[in-house]
Amino acid sequence: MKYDRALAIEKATQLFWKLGFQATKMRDLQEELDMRPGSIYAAFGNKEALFKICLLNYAEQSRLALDKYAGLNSNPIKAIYDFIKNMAVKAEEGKINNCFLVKSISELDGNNAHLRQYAQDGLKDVESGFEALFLEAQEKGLIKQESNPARLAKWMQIQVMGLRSYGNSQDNASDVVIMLDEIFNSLKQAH
Amino acid sequence: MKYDRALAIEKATQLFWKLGFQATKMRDLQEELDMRPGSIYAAFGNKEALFKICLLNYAEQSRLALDKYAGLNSNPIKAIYDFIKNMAVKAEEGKINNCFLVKSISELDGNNAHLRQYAQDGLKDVESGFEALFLEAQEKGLIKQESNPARLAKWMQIQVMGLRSYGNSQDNASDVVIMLDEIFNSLKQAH
DNA sequence: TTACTTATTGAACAAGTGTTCAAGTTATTT
DNA sequence: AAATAACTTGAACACTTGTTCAATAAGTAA
Repeated sequence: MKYDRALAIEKATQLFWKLGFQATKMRDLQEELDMRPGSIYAAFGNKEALFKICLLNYAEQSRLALDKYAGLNSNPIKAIYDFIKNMAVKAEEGKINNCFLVKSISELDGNNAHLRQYAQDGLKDVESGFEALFLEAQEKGLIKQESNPARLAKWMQIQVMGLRSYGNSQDNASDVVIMLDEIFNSLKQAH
Repeated sequence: MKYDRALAIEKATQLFWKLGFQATKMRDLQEELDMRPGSIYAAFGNKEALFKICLLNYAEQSRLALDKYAGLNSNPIKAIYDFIKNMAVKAEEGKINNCFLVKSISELDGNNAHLRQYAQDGLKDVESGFEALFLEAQEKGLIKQESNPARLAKWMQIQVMGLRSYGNSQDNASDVVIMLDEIFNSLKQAH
């Protein structure tokens, strides 16, 4: 029976995400996807190509999710908050994990500039989404005119990366979730 | 001639830091340290033991640096700022890199809980240093009485991790350095 | 110098790695 | 049913990896 491509990508992503690109062995993938080496190579090319597919798919899903929350909320700041709360700073089995893109960039930093670029582009894409929403918020009078949407978007990325990185480093998820709210409070106060 | 242990650890750390634990091969280390496999194994045990030594050494150096800046500044907030500016959010060859401990935790997340713990402990140690300095700042009336030094220390770690992670993800070092100052400004304003 | 300890060398090894491909199986078309 | 195409299988291969160890060299003490 032919394999389920979407499911295979999903499972491969989970494994790459958890173990990293280099620590994930083809034999791990064979077991997880329940596919033999020949099938995997016929379907995806090779390990690096499969990883790239996972990276692009993850980035696309993230961007789609942001747009979803934007559509669900008339308040753009609330849209960003919901997106982050549900997609980014969220405990999985009591632990907050890093963004797959950020983790990949970190790992591939000194090794594979090629793969790294895809992850970088994905992050920039989400940042652009933030910027558009902050601009919309400004037009709606929700943040000050003197604030800079592009800069706020960068700041927001920094906050999310910080929270997730910290949550990943320590095992205290609840503190991090609280601090996310504090950060959003400071956003409303200062801008 | 006997090898220079401190220098070897320094060089190994740089390589591990740049490439990560798994991507750094023993043969890379042999070349970088200019030592043959037998010598490295006689001196450090094995790859994992050497990595652990690098991790602990890096953590110790970080903590010593924080104490150094604490001794140099009568203002504890300034001490933290100088430490971060000089040790953490600093462009190396135009690029801001991740903390060695944070990068290692991220990489070893799903693989090696044993090594991971050493990196985690090192981070907690720096956080404790921040907390002590924030407490001192509070006693000196530099931050509000209602502020919580322990929480501020966590927040500070989040900010540093966010800035470095973002600086590492994008290649724009100058923006990040500016945002560090903005973050310290917001600290003075709100607390 | 001689004897002894300590450190270095580099070829070799066993296990693990990503990947291939001829043979077999399942699906689709004629 | 027969022929063709599409997909799957798993043993095998070439290469890389961390690590070992007998032989050698360098340093130290008598």
